[in-house]
Amino acid sequence: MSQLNLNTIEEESLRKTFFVQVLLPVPIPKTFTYRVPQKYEEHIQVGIRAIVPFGKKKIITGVISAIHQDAPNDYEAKYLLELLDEYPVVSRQQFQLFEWMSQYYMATEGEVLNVGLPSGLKLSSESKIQLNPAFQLEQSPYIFSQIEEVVINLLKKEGLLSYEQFAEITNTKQTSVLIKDLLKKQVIMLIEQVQERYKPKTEKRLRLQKDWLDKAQLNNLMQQLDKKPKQLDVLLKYLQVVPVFNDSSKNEIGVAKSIFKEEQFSTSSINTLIKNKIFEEYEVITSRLDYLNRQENLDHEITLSPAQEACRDEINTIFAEKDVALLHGITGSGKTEIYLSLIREVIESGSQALFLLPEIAITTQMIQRVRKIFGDQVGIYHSKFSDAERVEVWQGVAEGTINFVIGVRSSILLPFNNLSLIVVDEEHESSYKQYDPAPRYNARDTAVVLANIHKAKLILGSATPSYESYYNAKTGKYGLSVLTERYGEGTMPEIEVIDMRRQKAKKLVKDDYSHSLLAALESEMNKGNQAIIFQNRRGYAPYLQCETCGWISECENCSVSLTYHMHQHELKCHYCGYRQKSPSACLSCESTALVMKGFGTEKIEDDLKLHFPDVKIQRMDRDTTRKKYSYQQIIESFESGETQILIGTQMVTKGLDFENVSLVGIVDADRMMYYPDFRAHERAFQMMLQVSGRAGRSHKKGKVWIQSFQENHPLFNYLLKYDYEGFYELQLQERHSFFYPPFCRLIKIVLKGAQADSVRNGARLLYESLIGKLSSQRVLAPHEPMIAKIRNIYHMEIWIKLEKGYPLESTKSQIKASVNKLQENSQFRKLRVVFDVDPQ
DNA sequence: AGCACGCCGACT
DNA sequence: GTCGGCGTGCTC
Repeated sequence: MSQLNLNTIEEESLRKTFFVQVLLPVPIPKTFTYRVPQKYEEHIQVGIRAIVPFGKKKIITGVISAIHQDAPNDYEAKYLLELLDEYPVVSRQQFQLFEWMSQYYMATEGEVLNVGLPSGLKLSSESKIQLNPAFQLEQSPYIFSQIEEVVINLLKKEGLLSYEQFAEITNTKQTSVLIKDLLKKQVIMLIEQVQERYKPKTEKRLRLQKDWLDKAQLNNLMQQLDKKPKQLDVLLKYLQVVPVFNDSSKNEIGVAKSIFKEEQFSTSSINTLIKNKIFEEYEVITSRLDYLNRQENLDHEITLSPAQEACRDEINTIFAEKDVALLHGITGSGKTEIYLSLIREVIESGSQALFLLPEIAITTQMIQRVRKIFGDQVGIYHSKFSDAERVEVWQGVAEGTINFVIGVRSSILLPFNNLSLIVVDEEHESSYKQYDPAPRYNARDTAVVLANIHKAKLILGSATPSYESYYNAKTGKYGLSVLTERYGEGTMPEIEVIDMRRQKAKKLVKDDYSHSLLAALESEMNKGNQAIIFQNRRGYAPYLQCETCGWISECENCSVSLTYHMHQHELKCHYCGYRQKSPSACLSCESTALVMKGFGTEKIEDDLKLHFPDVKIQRMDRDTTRKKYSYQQIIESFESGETQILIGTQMVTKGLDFENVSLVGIVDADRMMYYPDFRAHERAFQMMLQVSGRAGRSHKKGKVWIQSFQENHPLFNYLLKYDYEGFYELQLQERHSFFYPPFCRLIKIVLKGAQADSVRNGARLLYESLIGKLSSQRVLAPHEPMIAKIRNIYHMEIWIKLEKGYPLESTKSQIKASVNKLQENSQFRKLRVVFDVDPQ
C-alpha cells in the first residue's frame, strides 16, 4: 500500500513540465516562453526550429534558445505546435554570436536572427480561404452576387485559395470587403497554414528491374525487343551508360531520366518500358549546388613564390601568440594564394574555414579557382544564389559536409561548429558594414568575435588597410605581415598628378580632360593597350543649373539635386528613384540657359566616344550592370581585349585582374577628397591606390594619370611614392587632434520623421538628455546630415564619441533609456530612431 | 514588425 | 446612423 503510494508520488514528481525560450524573427527585444507538449519532450533541443502561435492568429517559426522547467508567473504559456528539425540548425556558438551582435550593435536578437537565417528556413503563416464545412448554398438565408457564386464554386473545386489567388480570380482590389461579406454569411472560413519554403530538389531516375539483371535474362530481353527498335534503343543507351553486364551492382545507381531527353529517344517508349516492368522509375534528392555532383579535375596545386611563402610562415608565427594577423600586401602581390594555402592546411586537419569577400569580388574566376583546389568541400554563399541554394549551404555547414565557405558579409552568420580560420579579404571595404536594416553590423569586426568564440585565427587582408585595423596592428594588438612585392613580373605603375589649374590657364583642358591625359590615352590606344578611366559618379551630370537665375534641379522628395541621365534624357534622383523628363527651360524663370554641371561616367563615355570613334568603349556602373549577367559580360569583353577602354565607378577598383591595362585615368580626384566625412582622405587614398593597382599587372609597365585642381595636396606626395604608411601617420595625427577613430568609438543616432520640426525638437530633447548622462564632450550637438530629407522623411543625427576604455555596455543602455524616455512623449512617439554603432 | 482594438470625420 | 482613418499597445 505504502509502496504503491510512494510510486505515484515519485511518478508525479517525475512528470515535469518543460518550457522553452523561443527566439522569434521579430524586432522585440526578448524571447518568448512556450510550453512543450509531452509528445515532444524527447525531441526538444536547443537550436532546432519550432512552430509557435504568436498573437491572435499568427503562426510563426522561431528557434529554441533554452530549455527549462520554470513556468512563467504572470501569464499562461502557450503550447508550441510543432518541431521542425531533428538536428540543430543554429549552433551553440551561433547563439553566443547572436547575443554579442545584438548587444554590441544595439539590435534585437530577432533582427540578428532575421539576417542570419536564410529565408528558406524562416516560415511564416499564410492565411488561406476555405469553404465553411457547414455551409450549404440551398439552405443559406442570404442572397449571393454573381462574383460570390463564382468564388463558392471555385472553393468547392479547389478546396483552398490563397489571398493572391482570390484577388486574381475575383479581379478586384477590395478583396477584404468581399471576404468580410462571405465570412459574415458563413460561407467561408480563414485558416492558417504554415508552409515549409525550402523543398529539396529531386531527380527522376531509371534503372532496370531486378529480374533482368541476370545475363541470360538480359539477352532474352534484347531478343524480345528486337522488333521494337525504339525501345531497344533506349535499353542499349542505358547499357552503354550503366554497364550492368560487367557489374550488376552499378544498376543500383541507375541513370537520370533526363539523359534520354537530350537525344531522340521517345518518351512513350520509355514509358512503355516502365509499364512493362523492364525499367523502374524512382526519385532521389539531389543537391542544387550542382558543382557538388560534377566530377571535376581537381588540381590541388598552390604554388607560392618565395616572398609569399615567407609571408605565410610569418602569419603562422604570428598565430603562435596572437589571434589576428593583418596582411598588408600591395595590389597584385598574390594574397589570395597565401589565404588558400593556409585554408587548405586547416581543412586537411578536419576543421572549418571561412573566407569573406566583398560581394563584388566574388567573381566567376575566383569561384572556379577555389573549386579547382577544394572540390566539393566548398560552399559559396552569395546574394546571386537562390534561397534554396543558400539553405543547402547552411545545412551543409551545420552537418559538417561543407568545411570551407567563401562568401559575403552574411556568411559570418552560418552555423559553424568547428571553425579554425577566418579570412577577411579587402578588410577596409565599407560594404562589410550593413547599413540598413538592423543589425547594422560590420562583418570584419564581427569576425574578430566569431574567431574568439571558436578559438579560431583571423587574417585581415588588404592592400590599403582601414586605419582602425592598421592602428591595431601598429600598437601590437594584431600581428602584422607585409608583402611589398608583386607576384610575377608586374611592377607598380608610375603615378602622375596633372595640375589642372595650370593646364586650364594654358588652355590645355578640353571639356573635363587635360591634354596630357588625352594624349597618353591616344598613345596607349595606338599601341593596342587597354585603359581604365575611373570616376566615382554615375549618370551624365550631377545637376542642371539655370545660368540666368541660378535655379538647380532638385528632387521633390529628397534634399539632393537630380542627376541628368542622357540615355533616357531624364533627371533622376539617386536616393528615391524619382525621375522626370529633362526640362528644356528653367522651371523657375523659364530661361533656356540651362547648363549641366559636373560630370559622371555617362558623360565620360560620351566624350571619349567622340575622341576615339574607332575604339570600343564600355561603361561599368550600377546603370550598366543591372541585368543578371551584364557585369560578367562587361568583364569578359574587357578581358578578351574586345573592349579597349573601360569607364567605371568604384566597381572597377575591386579585385579585378586584367593583363593588358597600361593606363589608368582618374578624372576627378578632388571630388573624393573634399567629401564632408572624417574618412574622406583615407577613402580617397585607398580608392586611388586600388584603382592604380589595376595597371601594370603583367610585364607591361603601367601609368596612372590623376587630374586635380589641388595638386599640391599632401595626399599626392604620399600617393606618388606609394607611401601608405606615411599618409596613415599624417592622418593619424589629424584623427588624434579631432578625436576620431581609431582614438574613439562612434555611435550614430538618427532620428527620422515626416515633420521637420518634430524631428528637430526630438533631437534637441534627446541631446539634452544624453549630455546629462554622458557629458557634453561625448555628445555632438544634433545636426542635419548631408542629405537632410530622403523620400520626404526628415533626418537629424546625434553623434556620440566615446574614448577607449569608456564602458560601452552601460552607455548603450543609457542611450536606449534616453530614447525610450523621449518616446514616452506622444509628440515624439512616431519618430523612428536608428542606432548605428561604428558607422562607416 | 504585424495586427487588432478603439475612437473621431465623410458618406450610403 | 456606418465605414474606415490610423494612433496605441501587445505579442509567451
